[in-house]
Formats: sequence, structure tokens, C-alpha cells
Amino acid sequence: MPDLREQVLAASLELIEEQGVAALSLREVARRAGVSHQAPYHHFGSKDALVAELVARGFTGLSEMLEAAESARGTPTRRLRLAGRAYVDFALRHRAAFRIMFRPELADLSACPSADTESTRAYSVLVRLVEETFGGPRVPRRRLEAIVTMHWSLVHGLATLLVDGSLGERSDEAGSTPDKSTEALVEQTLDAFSRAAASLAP
Amino acid sequence: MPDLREQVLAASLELIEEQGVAALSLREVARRAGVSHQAPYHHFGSKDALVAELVARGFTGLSEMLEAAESARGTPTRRLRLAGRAYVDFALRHRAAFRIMFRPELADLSACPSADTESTRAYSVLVRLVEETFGGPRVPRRRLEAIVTMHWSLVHGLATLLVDGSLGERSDEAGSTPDKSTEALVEQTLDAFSRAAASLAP
DNA sequence: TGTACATCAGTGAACGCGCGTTCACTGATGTAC
DNA sequence: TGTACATCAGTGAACGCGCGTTCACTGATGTAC
Repeated sequence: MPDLREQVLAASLELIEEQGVAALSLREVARRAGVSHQAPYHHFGSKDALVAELVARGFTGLSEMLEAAESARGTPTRRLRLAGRAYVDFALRHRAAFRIMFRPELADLSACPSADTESTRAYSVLVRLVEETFGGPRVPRRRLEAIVTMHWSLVHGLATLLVDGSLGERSDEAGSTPDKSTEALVEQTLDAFSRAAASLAP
Repeated sequence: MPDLREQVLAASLELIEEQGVAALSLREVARRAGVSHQAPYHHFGSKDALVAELVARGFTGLSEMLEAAESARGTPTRRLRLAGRAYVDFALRHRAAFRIMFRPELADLSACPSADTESTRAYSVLVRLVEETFGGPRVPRRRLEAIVTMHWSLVHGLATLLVDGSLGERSDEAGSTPDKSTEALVEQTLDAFSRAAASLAP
């Protein structure tokens, strides 16, 4: 049984995807990995430690997608738009991770410093892109903060509503590509927002 | 013990607020109401039925706040802005309800039709306000849909990030008023968004 | 006004279940000499 | 090359716990006659 650690992590995400966060249990995860229920303890000291690792890895993945958008070619406006799209895509492609990443009450993350640093890393991309797009010598810090929060709220809300199935159809297949109509709604919503936000440029 | 039904509902919200959705249990709720753990079953057939009632009441409360904003004085733009503020206020003042309202995997709501009708009622307010503000003879339906989704995503994202403690400080007191800096951040973010969205008017 | 009866809202015991975690053990693998 | 030993990653049994739900019962309240 090589790589039981990875198998346990993968099985955890599958389980969350299929049955929700509440259904995540070390015993079920061990069962899915075909291993005794004690075996995962050789890789994770506790259930909290497992969740913390999933959260940290989630933020690493999100950061990477955002940084890829940041370093794409094009104007700051275009790259900010790409980053927004990346945020929503991350949520749709990694539903399970997204579901646990913003739920501090779910597990004690204090033993996992990388969860903190990786979420800061993701947030920093957004801050840099907003500063690049909307910043300037006469733009007060408070205004930039509001614009950052506006962008984060928009993509986070869109992602959350999609993942929770409140908007459009819910795609239950793990890792599946969003369907055509979801795709179109996301694209049109980000279009409208991108055009609207452009009016705030200095 | 008059009104045990109401006491059980109130205790459920308190419990969710203090310890999160996962901690909600009929037994603990009965304990808090000072009653045997079987007593709640005379008012709710199952745990799912209790959650469904909380969700339905939550959407009723949200609908009322949104309708109040809709029928306020002022331009459509102003009333849409008030409705957005009402959405975020609802989430901050009724954190527990907000936490369970958009989680279909949490309980089977199919036995509670009012959960459905009340959430549609809330959504309809948003649709009407967006049509009033951004609609027109030459505005295609798809564009309006995107603008509706944009507004919903913005306020839902802002509310979610605040309630989950990702933005600013988390206020743990049940039903407490948001603190000053949260208040300011919300106001400035909605300002920026409202101004940005205005550029989409026909 | 009295009586028989149904209903309602509670109590307390009991059920079976899955969970996180601990413990003692095992066999394979690596390493010091 | 062989041997003794430590470490690692598993197994399987067991613990105590809180949970949702069911059952049999109880006493108060309302109601038909």
C-alpha cells in the first residue's frame, strides 16, 4: 500500500464531494482506502490534522491558479478578470476543498501554519492586481480596500452559490467540468462585473 | 413549559451560532430548553423537520427585510442598494439562520414546501429591483440575468465572508450589532459596487 | 354538575450505530558494527 | 556477510461517547353527553 497518505487525502475529498462535510470521518476514509481504520493515524495525528492538510493544500492550489492568471499577458484589467475566473474555476473543479477552506469552525488549523500562509498568498495576488488596476497616487488606501473586498466578494459569492447548487444545475461528478449553461452564466456575470468595475478606474 | 416549540427553535439557532452547524443536535437543544430529549419530537417529527423549519423561517425573515427595502422611498438604484445592505445585515444579525439557509445537503427540505416558496420570494425581490434599475426595451433577458447574478453574488459573497470570519473581526455575540470597522467596510464596499453597477444602466 | 373518554405534551428507559482515539501486537525494512 | 536492533506502517480489539429514534407510560386538559 504505497502512498497511503495520498490515498487518504484523495478519499477524504471524494467523500466530502459526495456526501458533504458532515460525512467526513476517518473511519470511512480508511474503509475507502481499503485499510484498517487505525492506519490513517500513522500519517495524521488526528482528524483535525487531516482537515488542516486538506485546507492548506487547497489554498496552495488556489494560489497557483491565481498566480498563473496574474502573470498572464495583457492589461491589469484583463489579468484581474482572469484571476476572478480562476477563483470560480478552482471552486468548481475542487468543490470539496473549496467547501472546507473557509470554515474555521470545522477544524483547529492553528497546528498547521501553512494553511495561514497559503491563504495569505492567495489574498495577496488579489491585492496586487487591484492595486495595479485601480491604484494611483491620489487613490486612498481605504478605497482600494473596498475595491479588493468588492472583487473578493463577487467571485466568492458566485463560487459559493454555484458549489452549493443555488445557481443553475449542480454537477455531482467529482472533478467534472461545469456544464455549458453554468459556463455561460459565469462568463456573462464576470463580463458584466468586469465592465462595471472598469468605471472605478482612476 | 409553554411554547416549547419556540424555545427549541431559539435554542437551535443559539447552538449553531455558538458551535457551528455540526454541533446541532436534538438532544443538546432539548437540554438547553430544560426538557427531556424526547420532548422535541412532539413538535418536530425529526431533526430534518426542525432544520427545515429554521430554513423556511430564515427565508421569510430575509424576504421581509428585502421587501422593506424594495418599498422604501427613492430611485430604483437607491432601493437596490438598500436591498443589498439588507441582505448583508440579515446575515450578520441572523448568522445561524444564514449558515443553514444555503446548504441543501444539510437536511432534506422536500417535506417543507415553504422553504422553497420563501426562498423564491426573496429572490423575486432582487429580480424585480434589477429589472427596474437596469431593464429596458432593448435590454436582452440574458443580460438582466447576468446582472441579477452579479448582485446576488456580491452581497452573498460579502455576507458569507463576514459570517465565516474571513473579513474583519468576527463578532461572536448572538444577535449582536456588527462592530464599527465591519460596518465601515460593508458600507464602503457596497458604495463602490453601487457606483460601479450604475455604469451598466441603459 | 358529573362522568367517561380522547388527546396532548411531557418523562425516562432503551435500542443500535458510527465515531475518534488508544492499546498491544506484527512483520517488513533499514542500519550499526 | 551476518547479526542485533530500532523504526515504520500496518492489523484488530477495545474504550467511551453522543447521537437519532422508538417505546411504554403519565398526568393534565378538553369535550360529549
